[in-house]
Amino acid sequence: MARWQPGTRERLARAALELFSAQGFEQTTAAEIARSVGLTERTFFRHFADKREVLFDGQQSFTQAFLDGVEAAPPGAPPFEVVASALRSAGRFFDDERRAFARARQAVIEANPALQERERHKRAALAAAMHAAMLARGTADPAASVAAETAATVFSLAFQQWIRPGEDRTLAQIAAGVLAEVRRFAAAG
Amino acid sequence: MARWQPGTRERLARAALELFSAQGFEQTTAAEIARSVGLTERTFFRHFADKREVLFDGQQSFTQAFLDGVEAAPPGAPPFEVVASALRSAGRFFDDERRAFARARQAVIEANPALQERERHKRAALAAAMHAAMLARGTADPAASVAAETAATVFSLAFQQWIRPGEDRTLAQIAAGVLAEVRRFAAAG
DNA sequence: TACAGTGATGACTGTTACTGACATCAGAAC
DNA sequence: GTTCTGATGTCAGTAACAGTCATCACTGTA
Repeated sequence: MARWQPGTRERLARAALELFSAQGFEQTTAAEIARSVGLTERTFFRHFADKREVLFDGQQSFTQAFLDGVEAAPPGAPPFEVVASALRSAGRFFDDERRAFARARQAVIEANPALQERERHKRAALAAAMHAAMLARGTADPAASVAAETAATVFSLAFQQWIRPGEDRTLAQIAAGVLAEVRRFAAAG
Repeated sequence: MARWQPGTRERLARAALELFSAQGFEQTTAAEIARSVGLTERTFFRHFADKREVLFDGQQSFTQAFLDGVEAAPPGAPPFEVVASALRSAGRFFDDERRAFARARQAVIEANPALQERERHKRAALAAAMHAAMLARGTADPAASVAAETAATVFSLAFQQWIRPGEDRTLAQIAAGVLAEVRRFAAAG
């Protein structure tokens, strides 16, 4: 028999979400999460840089969805279209199976300011990745920044709506609507 | 003679910036900051919710500058114009006297991810305040969110540029340029 | 002028997030 | 079969915070 059970990170992350949901983020210690899956606190911190990070695993695969969407846009497409393509790709990543999980996770995050802070940081990391991708594709810098930040903003607003109770449109549909709203905003006045 | 010196918060904040600049954020303990102005660690944490917060004091007066700008916009003005007005008002708040201080502060923040996280959180708080102001002024919700987030984004990008070495345009000038870029972004494609 | 509040602070104690160093030991590689 | 590797356990330590109670210059009131 194997010395250690596989999938340590995943087991820790799952246990953490359960405990946070049941008794709150601050009321749950890292040692408690680790014990609940038969590990020690030290091992927890070997897998996650800090206690908050356990809720934000798998960030890079989701960022990758945006970058794939950027790459899928035809060369020479205007930044607005590139952002739209990135958002469609992200919309495909967050399919309907993820929605229930996302809701549970978001409930925990919304109950704790420190977790909201970490979420903004992840949003900023997404914007930075998009920025680099826009630059790499030849878009110059004031425009590249605006495009990247707009992508992150539209995603953020659309995601909030996507997990709202009763909402059943896809993330891609909602994001397209928000992006259209950006266009209206800039056109008027 | 008074029992305590006045301006405790300000003395702590000033000492903190100096120590962080000289030896780094993580290398400076809260107890050290407090001792350097003749106080105890416990008193430090009575004035600031956490160690990072000492660098983000006076946030609400700066948010107020945005809200003043919103109020200054004529009733019925389109959201884009309201945002432009808010950015002009913020530009007046960050006058040239503040630039050197802002640069020193930003150097500390950019050297530490935890401080960057807090800064994003402040940006989000600004967006939330702008959002509430837009709603109060009668702008409905998808548009209000987009306007608020755009204001925060444009300010953020403009501020970064404003403190760049060698930059000597005013913040208002830079922000106006970034806002024009947003319009170009949304118009093309 | 006496005297009871008030409020900022100090002193003390405790919890927990995190870190460094070293030991352990099943399985893979040779 | 020996050596190596890598994930883990153990132990000790630092520093960020929080709760609680005492202190004491100042303020208002009688």
